Amino acid sequence: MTHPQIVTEQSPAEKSRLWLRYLQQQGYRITGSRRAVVDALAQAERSLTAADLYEIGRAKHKGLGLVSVYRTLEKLEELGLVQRVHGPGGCHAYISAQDGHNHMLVCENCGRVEMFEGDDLKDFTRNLEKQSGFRIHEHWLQFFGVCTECQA
Amino acid sequence: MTHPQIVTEQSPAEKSRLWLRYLQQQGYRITGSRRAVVDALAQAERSLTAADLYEIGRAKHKGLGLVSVYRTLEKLEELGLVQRVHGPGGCHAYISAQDGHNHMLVCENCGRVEMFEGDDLKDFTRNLEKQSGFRIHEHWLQFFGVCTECQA
DNA sequence: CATTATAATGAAAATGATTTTCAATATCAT
DNA sequence: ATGATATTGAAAATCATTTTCATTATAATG
Ligand SMILES: [Mn+2]
Ligand SMILES: [Mn+2]
Ligand SMILES: [Zn+2]
Ligand SMILES: [Zn+2]
Repeated sequence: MTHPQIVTEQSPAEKSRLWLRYLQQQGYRITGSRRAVVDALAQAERSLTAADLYEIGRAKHKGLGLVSVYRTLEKLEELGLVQRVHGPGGCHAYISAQDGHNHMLVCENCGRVEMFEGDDLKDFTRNLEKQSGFRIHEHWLQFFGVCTECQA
Repeated sequence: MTHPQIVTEQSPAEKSRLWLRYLQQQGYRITGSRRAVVDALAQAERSLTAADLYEIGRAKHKGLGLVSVYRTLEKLEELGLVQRVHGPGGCHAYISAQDGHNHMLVCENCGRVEMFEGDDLKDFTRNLEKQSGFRIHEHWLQFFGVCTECQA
């Protein structure tokens, strides 16, 4: 448990392209509204709410409706491309998901998110199962603090 | 990181009494509505939403209003007597809080919560701070699974 | 115990976020 | 280009939570 590894990202452009292709492969159509929401999420380094995305997306796609933001988020979440960020300050923001299991370090001030892995909770989980009788399926490990930019 | 310790609770009756006294000490009055909500929370071994508490509380205090449930939850949370339970299934349920820092093991099926401590994330946190540049204030470690009763 | 100041109450209205409905439009396979 | 239909945004509906407000209950005081 002493070796966190911060996960690095693809470029936003790459990410947008892959997501849109994936949406299409799943039988969804590529539209201006979806492109606007996908682009905003792919470029974001901080978590965004539906309202945030509405505002940002409107810059690219003039007529974007808030409804489409919700509908796009729903699909992206289903496909595992974005995930909700839960925290003491709220649970309604989304960020691009990583492949596989990993965890978040969240800035309490600006919402910036770093993903990391490298926790090693196998033994701890096994012991907790033994002590509690629970069958454990999943865990969350999250850290909250203030990012470098917000410290300045 | 291999020694979780499940935290044991006071009796529900004891808990109710202490909470009500504490409310009074803080200048709040003890009323039927508050007693109903406090009793329900103190007896619960699973997390409860405002709607749950409204239903349960109504059994004790016929005229209980949903508004008072919300108002009581607000105060209990302020005083650190209850805390919100966040999980993949939702973030609007409350459970009695423990003194000091600890973590939750949540049943995905019935909402039962066990508290534990004994994680040791000091080194991990320090390393994560070094790698990320964040100043870390807080962490969440939660496990989700199925409790013994729900396995049967 | 009776009086009293006021904290707390519940009903109803207001709010705010999300979802549903629906007629019009855009996408994409042909 | 055409046509089937998935997607759209506006408006309405829904749902949880909060606010308002006139009434009631609490607890301190005499
Ligand atoms: Mn992990
Ligand atoms: Mn801890
Ligand atoms: Zn920040
Ligand atoms: Zn259970």
